Amino acid sequence: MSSAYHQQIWHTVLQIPLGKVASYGQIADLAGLPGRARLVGKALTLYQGSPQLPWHRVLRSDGSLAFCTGSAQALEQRQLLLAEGVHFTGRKVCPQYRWQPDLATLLFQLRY
DNA sequence: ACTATGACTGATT
DNA sequence: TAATCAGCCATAG
Repeated sequence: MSSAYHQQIWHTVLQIPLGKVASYGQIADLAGLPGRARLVGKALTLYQGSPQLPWHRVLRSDGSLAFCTGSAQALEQRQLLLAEGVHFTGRKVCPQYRWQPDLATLLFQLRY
């Protein structure tokens, strides 16, 4: 297994509801790792290919995908999101689909 | 210990 | 809208 950081990130990404998206920085914050958005990307790289992890619901803070437009990864991510009903405006997802976690729910789900 | 490298961000220009 | 910059920090060599 990897470091505890990756476990935290994994767990947090799992909380993103279907049809919603979150940014790398947002995941980092919720995972208790403020300012470490890049670490989230790193963690997702390690777990890429894992069907249990909704990696496609994670994107940049401005709503754009982290991959080069036209790349296989970008196309796949876009397709997965469209399949969940997440719509795009150009290369960005519509802001209405951003995950806005309820604090109480989070505290309940993240308790140990 | 040092350098380079990211699936990043926010502010500035 | 787009480019630049400075922070960010775990990892790898």
